Amino acid sequence: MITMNMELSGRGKPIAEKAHRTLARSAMDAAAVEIGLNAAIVAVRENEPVVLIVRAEPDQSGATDALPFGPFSPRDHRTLEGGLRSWVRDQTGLDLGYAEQLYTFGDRGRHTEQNDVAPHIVSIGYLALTQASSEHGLTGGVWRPWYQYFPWEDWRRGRPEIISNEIEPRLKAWAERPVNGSAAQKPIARADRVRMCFGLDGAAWDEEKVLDRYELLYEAGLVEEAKRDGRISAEAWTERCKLGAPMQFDHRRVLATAIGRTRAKIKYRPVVFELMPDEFTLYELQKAVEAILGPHLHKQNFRRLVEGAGLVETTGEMKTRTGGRPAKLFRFRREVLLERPAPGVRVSAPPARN
Amino acid sequence: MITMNMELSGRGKPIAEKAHRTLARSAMDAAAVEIGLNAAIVAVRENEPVVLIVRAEPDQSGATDALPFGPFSPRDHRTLEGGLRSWVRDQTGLDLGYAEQLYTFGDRGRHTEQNDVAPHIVSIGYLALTQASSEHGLTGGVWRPWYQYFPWEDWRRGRPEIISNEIEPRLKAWAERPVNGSAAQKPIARADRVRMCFGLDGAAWDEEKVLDRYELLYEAGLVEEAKRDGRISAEAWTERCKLGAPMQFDHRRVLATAIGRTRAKIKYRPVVFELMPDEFTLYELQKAVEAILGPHLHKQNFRRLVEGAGLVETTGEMKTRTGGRPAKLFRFRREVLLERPAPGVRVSAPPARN
DNA sequence: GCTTTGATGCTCAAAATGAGCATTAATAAC
DNA sequence: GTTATTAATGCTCATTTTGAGCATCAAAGC
Repeated sequence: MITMNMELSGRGKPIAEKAHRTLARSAMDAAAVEIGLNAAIVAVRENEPVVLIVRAEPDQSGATDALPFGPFSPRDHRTLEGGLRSWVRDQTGLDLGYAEQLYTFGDRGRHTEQNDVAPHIVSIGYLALTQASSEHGLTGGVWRPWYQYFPWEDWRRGRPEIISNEIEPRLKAWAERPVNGSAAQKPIARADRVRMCFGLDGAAWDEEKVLDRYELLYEAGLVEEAKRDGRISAEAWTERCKLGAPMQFDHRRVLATAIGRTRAKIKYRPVVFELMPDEFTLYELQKAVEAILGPHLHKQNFRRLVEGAGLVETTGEMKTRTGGRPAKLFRFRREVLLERPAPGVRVSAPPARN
Repeated sequence: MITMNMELSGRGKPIAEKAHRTLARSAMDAAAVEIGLNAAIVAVRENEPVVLIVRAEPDQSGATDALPFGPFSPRDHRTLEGGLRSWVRDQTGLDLGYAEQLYTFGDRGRHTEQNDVAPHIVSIGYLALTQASSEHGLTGGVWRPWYQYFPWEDWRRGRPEIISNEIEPRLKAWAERPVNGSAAQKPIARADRVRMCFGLDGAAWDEEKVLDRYELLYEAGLVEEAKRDGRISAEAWTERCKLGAPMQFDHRRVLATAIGRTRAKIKYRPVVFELMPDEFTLYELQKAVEAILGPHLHKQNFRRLVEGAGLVETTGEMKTRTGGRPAKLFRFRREVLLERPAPGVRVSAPPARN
């Protein structure tokens, strides 16, 4: 039997039918590809964005943290998301509510295994948002602050020092270093990428570029996964600092994607409410948004925006132990989904603290 | 050897390590999964958004149109996108420029094959944007207007009649029909979904919901792929109209995703320019945007927006055969990418024609 | 030369934003 | 109990950013 690869690698201008038949052929020929599903399950606990982590045996680099994950088996599950939910339930006892697909990663060599015998793993990342209170049946996994893996993303107390102290000098050094291969082959110069990603030299910080930043650090050999994957030699590594906690496989990459997507989506869809308890004060809502996005918002304007958009309605109750005047309690107005096409918590630019 | 499925389907609270080992095990156990890559390659020709189609043998329903596609073979390609580019080159002779991943579809039964012998195919959809002029080496495939597959998405000449004439009555009938199974099990009532998706009864039309609309029609059994996949009986089908041209496999779903993503992205990233020739007039640019988004924009405001955002610069040349006064020629200002984080062609609400 | 068809320049009112000021109502400190 | 402190809320105001038009300008066609 001709293997798929041999048949298709010929340059002889194969036409669609050929791919057609190949795709439809029996499973015996299947290339060594497995599909891994992983979920970044996000919640907010005490104003801290957290992600559900399962512990596994240390990999070669010693990392033990992983996202809930498992292979996709089409025999057991009709859909990818169904398989994911089942895996998550098994590993953590959690029943997922809101979930969306993030991205499918397939790069060779970014899944720890690099030999030819191991199957190639294509990993499909998902983002799930849940209330932290739903710890009812949490049987496996622990909540970890997501900024533990991405300290440079935590702007809640101003610009993280790790950027100026560690990241900026190392990345600039990397950008200066001559690229092996052609001189100016890169579509965008390294220095420009560094500048735009991390908002250096006057460029603006874009809180959504979480993945771009992680990938840049990986490429520059500044995160442990790069060493593990053999992107950088061991001796070159030892002199480096530790930039955030590493994770197994490509899970930190999935988490980076999840954070970026959450930050983007929170602005144009009412997804914050997936993270909030049923009743909350407007300031609690604001704090949750800030925990995710970073910068501090103008309290009065945030209130005007949220109430004005019809995203919430008061419950009639008050919360009294606020530290000051009692606050009205609100709940999410689900009807809003049937009114506007896409309401979200659009936020203004980061002003000074309020 | 225990098969992956058996090992994992037990409810005995498996922990992460188990999945771990399973994922890392040799390829022999691999579930019958193949990865199909497909690309919606989009261009704009004479103010008409077009997509590159390859013809294949008719499937059971007689559909011959497909997107360029092929299996992903990790042995030949280090990355998914690399595999895709290679496939596209083979099938069409085209070298892809801008490309982004759209979504990974894995539903059983939406890929024509439904028997148990056939491998399960997980298809990863990509969106590519290109200039139509790059037909240099087009060796396979033809450009087809994308609205041919989605006539209800074409609002350039006002609200498409097909919505009132065909879609609205049929979907409303479907929404009325009792759902087999529990009465009100759906998270959102069918009637509400219909209303929000197609902007009926006063709801606003959201041009980005292309996939939602297609999926709704599929679910309601109103597109041919639903019949082919056995979602609806043949006799129930014969009385129906033809809503857009069908495609093979799940390619129309991929294309729907592509259109939705293009429409969304054009608003916050300067991706229109991937579709434009190097030099163009502002009105040509506007026409391209309108061809994609549908509604007509206010010409003066569009100009103010695009120029004000620094997205373009004049070339100094003029285009004279415009039908009226000669128009300045512009080109995309690439530097803008190094200035703002995310400039796009934000457009206003659909006003009356200009 | 006159008309038609767009391309451009500018103006204006309405709506959305960004920042503050002022008041109110609990809790904490005397 | 009084008073200071801490938030929650209600409103105001100056800017910007939109949404819509009016007016002019410059080729091509009669």
